[in-house]
Order: sequence, then structure tokens, then C-alpha cells
Amino acid sequence: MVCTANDLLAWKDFPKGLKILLLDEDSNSAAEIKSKLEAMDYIVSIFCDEKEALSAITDKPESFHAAIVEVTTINSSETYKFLETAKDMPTIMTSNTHCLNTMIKCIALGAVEFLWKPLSEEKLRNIWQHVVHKAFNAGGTVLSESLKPIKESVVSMLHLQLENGKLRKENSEETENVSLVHKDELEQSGGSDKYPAPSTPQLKQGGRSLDDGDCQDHANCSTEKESGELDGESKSVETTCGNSITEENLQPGKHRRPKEVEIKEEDDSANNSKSESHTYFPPQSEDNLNDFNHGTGSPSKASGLHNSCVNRTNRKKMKVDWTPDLHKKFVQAVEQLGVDQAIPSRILDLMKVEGLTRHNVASHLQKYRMHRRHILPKEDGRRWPQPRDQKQRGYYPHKPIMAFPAYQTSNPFPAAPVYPLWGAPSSHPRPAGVHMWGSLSYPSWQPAESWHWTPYPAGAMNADAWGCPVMPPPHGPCSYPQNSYGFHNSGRVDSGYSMSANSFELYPAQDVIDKVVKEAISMPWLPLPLGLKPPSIECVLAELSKQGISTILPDIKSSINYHST
DNA sequence: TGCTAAATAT
DNA sequence: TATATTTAGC
Repeated sequence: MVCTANDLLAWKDFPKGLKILLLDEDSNSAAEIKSKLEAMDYIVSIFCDEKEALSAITDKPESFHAAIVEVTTINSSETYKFLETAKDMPTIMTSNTHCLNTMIKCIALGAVEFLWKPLSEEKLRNIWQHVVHKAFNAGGTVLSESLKPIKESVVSMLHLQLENGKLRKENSEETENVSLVHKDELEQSGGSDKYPAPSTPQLKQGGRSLDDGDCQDHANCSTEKESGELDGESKSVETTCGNSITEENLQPGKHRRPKEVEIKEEDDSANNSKSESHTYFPPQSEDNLNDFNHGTGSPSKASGLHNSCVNRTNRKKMKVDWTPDLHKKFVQAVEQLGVDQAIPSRILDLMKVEGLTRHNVASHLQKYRMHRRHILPKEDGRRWPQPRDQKQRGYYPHKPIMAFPAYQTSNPFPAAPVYPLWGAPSSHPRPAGVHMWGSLSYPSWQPAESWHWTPYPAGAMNADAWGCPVMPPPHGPCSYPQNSYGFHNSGRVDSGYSMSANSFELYPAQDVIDKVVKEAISMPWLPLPLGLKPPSIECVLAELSKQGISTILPDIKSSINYHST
């Protein structure tokens, strides 16, 4: 058998010496293939019968590193059986028949590649890649006996290479990681096969571009974040793939787990053609990820987006995908800090998302502010021209537009964060003890659409929506501490302004209006909500009289007078 | 370190 | 072209 320690030591010329099981009923074809393989120093064992081949594999699994199996329309079912049985062995299918169905089925059953006959040397030369690939991606649990030494050998080889080269990996680093990194290098330089897909080496030699990236798994993502934050922001992370990660998910090491920031990466323009890499996790590959420590479980579902990660050969950009979840975290952090106090570093701390950098946050914050600044005013700001001098950070030109009583401005963490919004069901409870005119502005900004946000989901905190605070800001955005009931959108009070479709949707519920009016009456010392013009006493009296009310309670009257003056 | 604006990517 | 994100510069 081949896989002894001595064999490994002598395996300097890998892949020479790889043992190939060749199953082909056509003896001529088999002989021809064998001849070519042997010319390349592969060791070939020919079988004409599936059962024999299978028993050979079963009896001596370590005796073969890979199999080349011919499939015909006649023997296909047996071939499939072979594939299923010899799953752990990298099996390359060959055929004279160009049958897509057969091809697909073989691949589906685990074949690593499908080659049409005749098999040229070119095609055969690189079949070793499948062996290495399998060795590294078997997921540990299914790594066959014959592949283990392969893996070790390759790791060893690469390790040596690296030591001579540039990357010096600390010895302390666990083997898995080492192998990982190395493997990446190997793949990138040699155009070896990538993870999930059967690589048709002969076709991809040399320039693996997109595919490389595609298959790249998180290992790459994690690789150096080197580029990135020179300012040392990104401590451990690097790139990540997946979703927003929570602390709990963090591994002591550095490789991200299931939830991390989704990042797309692009190749270094200097070296490669630039392309974004999208990680694809074929079903069978998922567990393989662990092998390399990069795994991230499955693509994050939180974001409907693809998982993207990056091949870190380059150092350029890692695009953070601000998924709704991530954005939600962001908004929560911002609101927790208070819009005024929200600065990138603090937000970053609160978010606790591995892989996210201050720059990322700053960038997002910029966008966030832009939205608040520009979009809001567009919708409702027209009627509230702001003084230009209010340039204080965190100050948003938009005026209060809240249609509901809000929280006390001094309480940044209301016990019951309820965010009634325009059009929100009147059943929304109102925070107890709040009697001030809400100082909050609930920017109706934004187009929920852009964040997959459903307007006013019952009980939901619309954090996904731009500007929809998850937590009320500590204080109002402007100097209208008391007038938050902006009815300017109603069009009733103010018909001089056009209303957007959204405005209609946001139209305050009647009971809310009633409530506001009631409060205005009961608390005459408070200014009227914005948008409400104090009626003249004459008008009020006339209206009351019209309704058959001739007697006016003193406090009502005083209230009217109060506001009228 | 934060902010803005330009550059770049999608 | 519009939008999102990164990068550069202050």
C-alpha cells in the first residue's frame, strides 16, 4: 500500500504515485488511459467490473486515491451505485456519450468531474487536484484513509514552501489553519480546484478568476484584514461572510461563524481581474467548511442576500452588506446612544459585530444621516424651513412630525418602546406618564422598501427603516420640545402643501387626533401641537352654538383664550 | 477620531 | 443613472 510514512516522505513529486482506480469495460480504452496516466507517474489499477472495483475499494480503501469510471447508457445504474458507494473517493466520470442527464446525475451523486472521451493527457494531468481537494474538504468525518496522508503531505509541502517564501505561519498555529491558508495559496497560484465544484482542471488552469472567488470559502474572507483597517480597528476580524455576528457567535479564534458581517470582496485590481466573489455553498460542502475553520454555517438567512466573501488576495475593499439585520443593529446602537451622541466608534462598540470596522460604521452613519437630512425634509420639511444656523451635529433639519405623543425627552430608554407611527394602529399603547408633547420626530423616512421594511408591522420596531428609531432618541431633534404632534401632513390643517402617497398612509388615526385635541384642551398651558392653529374664540363659540352648545365650561374657555392670545 | 466629499462599485 | 460603499483628505 502506498500511504505509509515512507511513502509520504518520498512524495516529493506529488502527485506522482497517486493511485488511480480505473473502471472501464472497454479494455482498449482502459489500456490507453492507463498508459497515459502511467506516463504521468500515476499508479493505475484497471477494473472491468463495478463489483470488483467496489470490493477492492472496500477491502483496501487506502489503496486508491481517486477513481476514473466510465459510464455508459448501459451500465449507468451500476455506475451510479458505484458513485454512491465510493462517495469518499474522488471519482471522475468518463463517457463517450454526451448525455447531459447522465452527466448531471453523476455529478449529483458525487462525481468530482465528468470528462468526455477521449481522455487527453491534458485532461488527465490534473486529476490529482480532486484528490487534494477531497483531502481538504472531506470535512474530517469522511476523510478516507487514503486521503489523510495526502492531506498531510500537501500540508507539509506547503508549509515548507511558505517558510521559504513569505508567509511564515507561526508554528503554534493549528494545523488546520495552516492547511487552510496554504491551500488557498495553492489554489490561487496553481489554479487548483475550488471547493465546491468539480473543477475541470484542464479548463481552468492558470487563470481562475471568478470561480475561484466563488468557491472561496470563508477562509479567504478571514485572511488578512490587513489591508483594511490600518487604524487597527478590525482587531480580529477580517473579513467575514455571513451576517451580523453577535458576540456569542464569536469564536475565540478568529474565524467567523455563522453570523457575521456579510462582506463582498473584490480582487485586487492590481493582481487580478476584479470581480466580486460570491461564496456558494454546495450542499455537500457545508461541513467541509469546518475543516478549514472558516466555515460559516449556511448562508445567512437574515439577509436575503447571497453570502459573499472574499478572496483575500487583495487588499482592497470588502464591502459590507448592510442587511436589514445589520442595519437594525446599527439603528439600535444609534438610538441607544442618541442621535446626537452617535459616533462611529461608539456605534461600533454597541453593535458588537465582528468584522465591522469603524469606517464601515462611519460610512453607514453618513448615509443614515444623509437620509435623515435630505429625504425627510423632502417629505415633510417643506413646510418647516429650518434656520441654517442649526448646524449642530445630530441636528436634523426636519421638524417634528410625530403624530403621537412621544416619550419624555429625558428618557432615552423607555420601558416600553412603542413607536407609534403615522397610520399606526391607534391601539398602540402610549407610554405611561408621558404628557409632554412628544419631542421626538419620527421621521417617516424612509421608504421602507429600501430595507425590506414593512410599514407598520404590528408591534414591530421598525428599525429596518431608515430613520425609524428603535429607541427613541434622548431628546428631540430640534427646539420644539413640546410640539410634536405635527399634523401638517394631514392636509386638513394645512392644505397648502402637497402630500405624498406616503403622507396619506401616515395620516394619523382619528382617535389620535381626538386625543391630541383633548390634551390640548385639558392642558391649556401647553402650546398647541404644531400644525394646529388656535381657533378664534368667535369661531369656537359659533361652532359650539351650531352644535347646540351654548354653555361653555370655564376651563375650556380659558383654554381657548390661552391659545388665542 | 469624526466628518465630508470624491471615487468607485454594483 | 442611481444608489451603496469605500477611500481620501481635512
